Amino acid sequence: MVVRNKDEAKREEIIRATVKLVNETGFASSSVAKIAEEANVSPATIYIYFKNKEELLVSTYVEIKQVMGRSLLKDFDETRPLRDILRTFWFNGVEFISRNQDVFQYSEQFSNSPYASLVKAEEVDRYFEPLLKVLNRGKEQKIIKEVPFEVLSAFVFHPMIILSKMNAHDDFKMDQENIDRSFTLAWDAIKF
Amino acid sequence: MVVRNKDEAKREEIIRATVKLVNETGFASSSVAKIAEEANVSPATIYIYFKNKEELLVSTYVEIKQVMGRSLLKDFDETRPLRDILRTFWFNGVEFISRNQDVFQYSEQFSNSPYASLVKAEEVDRYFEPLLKVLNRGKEQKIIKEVPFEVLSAFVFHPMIILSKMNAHDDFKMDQENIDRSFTLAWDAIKF
Amino acid sequence: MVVRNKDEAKREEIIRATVKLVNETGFASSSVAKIAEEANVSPATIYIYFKNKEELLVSTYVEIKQVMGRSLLKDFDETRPLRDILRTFWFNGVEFISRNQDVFQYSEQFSNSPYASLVKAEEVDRYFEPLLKVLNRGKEQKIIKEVPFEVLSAFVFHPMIILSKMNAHDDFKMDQENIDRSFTLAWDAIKF
Amino acid sequence: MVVRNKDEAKREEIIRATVKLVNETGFASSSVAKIAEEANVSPATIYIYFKNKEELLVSTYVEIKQVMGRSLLKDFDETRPLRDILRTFWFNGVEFISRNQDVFQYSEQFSNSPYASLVKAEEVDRYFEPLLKVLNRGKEQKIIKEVPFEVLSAFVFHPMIILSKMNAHDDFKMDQENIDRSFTLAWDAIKF
DNA sequence: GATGAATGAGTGTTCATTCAT
DNA sequence: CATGAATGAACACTCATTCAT
Repeated sequence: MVVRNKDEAKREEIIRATVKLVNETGFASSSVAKIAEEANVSPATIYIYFKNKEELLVSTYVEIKQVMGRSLLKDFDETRPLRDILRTFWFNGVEFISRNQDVFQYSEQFSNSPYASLVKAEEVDRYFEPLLKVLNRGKEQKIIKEVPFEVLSAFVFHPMIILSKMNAHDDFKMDQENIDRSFTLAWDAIKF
Repeated sequence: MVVRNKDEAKREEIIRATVKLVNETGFASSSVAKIAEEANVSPATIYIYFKNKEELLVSTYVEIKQVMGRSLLKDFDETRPLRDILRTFWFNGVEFISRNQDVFQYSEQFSNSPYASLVKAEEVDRYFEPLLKVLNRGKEQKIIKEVPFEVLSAFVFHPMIILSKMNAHDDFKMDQENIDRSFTLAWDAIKF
Repeated sequence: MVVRNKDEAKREEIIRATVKLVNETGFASSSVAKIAEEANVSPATIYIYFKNKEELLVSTYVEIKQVMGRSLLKDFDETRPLRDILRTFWFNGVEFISRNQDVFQYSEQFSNSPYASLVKAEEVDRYFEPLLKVLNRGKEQKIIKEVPFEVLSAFVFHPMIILSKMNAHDDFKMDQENIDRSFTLAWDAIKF
Repeated sequence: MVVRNKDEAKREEIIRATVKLVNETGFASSSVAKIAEEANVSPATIYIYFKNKEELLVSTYVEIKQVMGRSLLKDFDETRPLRDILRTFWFNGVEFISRNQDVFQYSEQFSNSPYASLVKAEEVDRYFEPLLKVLNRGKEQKIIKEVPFEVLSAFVFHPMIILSKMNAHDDFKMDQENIDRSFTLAWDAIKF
């Protein structure tokens, strides 16, 4: 195992503590002092790794999005049929969210908070660029409908996210069958 | 003895101030003192109309959802074809959100905050019950796919919401054409 | 039964509420609003009967001391032997305190608070004047020791009070035997 | 402000300020903010040294009782005659109270407040254990009356306290003669 | 690099009191 | 006479952040 240097380990520990605390007690009540305690460091130490609380929260969000991007594009293979690519993406998404509920919930809270405006959309979207490319190709090849990317995204990204969220909250069971069923709807929505 | 002691107008003013402040400066930084100032009352006055901050925020949310429910079901007519009913709903939604961005943004922030768990889902969902009924009828008549309500909702409610949100943030323009285009995707997703 | 006029009844109700609340929740947390609620009147009403909170608390104290004075001097008969007079007083005291713990506790809290200095000692002491007279006569007749009144009081009033207080707190059982025993000590202390 | 380690002196200063303020303006009006000002620290600093106001008040009380216990048992010598031991105790008590009126008044206010119930009796009583032992021996040796400890205490502790209190309030002068006289009454009360 | 003590400014909430009705 | 709405000031307490060590 690669031993990361001491500093990086501590930084990660602070981020882990941030996610845990926000996930458990919410955004508003996650003070720097409590995050520090959860991370077993002094509050002052946090200010060595992050300029201020805002930067801590933003960095945490960006790192989550990075990890999430990598996970959702696992097994990405642009040579396969578009439907298969999207289906893999859909399954990856459901799996990631159900396996990383804390991290995911943090990102949802964050992106609905005023902090969200501090992160430029591109900084986060670029992780999904490969997907964007194949979608565009699909449009050109008349495999999927000729509509703006945002519309496609509203039927391929967000329904998966909302269903996974329900799954995490036990409001709905995303078993194999329901994942498949729901992907069928997504594909029917966008296919030419 | 019909003397209205407490002033309904003042209560509404406090709620208006709450929405405005949350909309402008975010959830976390909307303190009771600031809300009071925006509403031109003393902080103590707020506690005459609401037991505590939590109740203020929850009441505000519930009232918004009420209004929203009424607006989205405007011109609801269960005798019309299902596609028309849903299309009207889709247009109503986009219009409501673009006309009531502040109120809508409040509800989004609220439902992603830990306060959300204080509101029972049914208390909010019941405003949409008529829609639920026609969806069930559509399933029985094989007009739309036989999938759980949650899945339908993920393709009929949420894409509209997310697209309207983008519209509100000027990330995407929901003009007449795009509303129509996107509804087509929604209908293609769920139709049998 | 004599019907007191409405006003006086309300005044008594406010005082009753004050005693109850202070007895149950302490001095500091007994706000005017809570007293008003307990008395089933509006906070504003209290200010009709009492100039301010201070006057309410002081009046309550003085009235308690009045009642207490009357109770402790019940069956007072200056023609009986001094020892019998004091013994009756002692028994009356124990009985009053055990029967009126709330009222008594109020008076103890009050007299150890800074409010106490608002009540002139004489205003309270005068209820015990008959006792003072017989004590003085006892000194002249060489039945009890020739020491200042305050010293006598420290051995005849206060031990009874402190033992009754322990009784009320269940720290000590003031049964018939212990009342008698302890009075014997008091008498031995002061007798010539 | 150059000392950075947790400062015992600062803790003591906060306690001193607490006693002074309570002594001067009473229990109820001694807010954390005022105590902080008197101690020349920020209100927030108090919460570094004490978990909350309650703990500050209780700690202050317990420390006072410690000091008081030590002072009252000064020159305690169990080999001397019981009467002498108690007489020394009596004199020590009067002296301590007259020299430490502020501290003593604090303890009286505290023990008549609802905070009192937060301190277990034993935690405070144990400082007086040696005295308790010699009193028990006195009972066995038929030097003093065979009555419960509480009764003895009501005639040996409390009259001294009440007389000292009067002395502090200038209601009564506890000069050498009066101390001696009053002790005689105490001894007459308990002696066999 | 890491710390814990320190703090001014803020938090949500309650206070005693007033006043129009 | 009696009220409930209204409030500025205060409450206990926590905050994000700094700083000497």
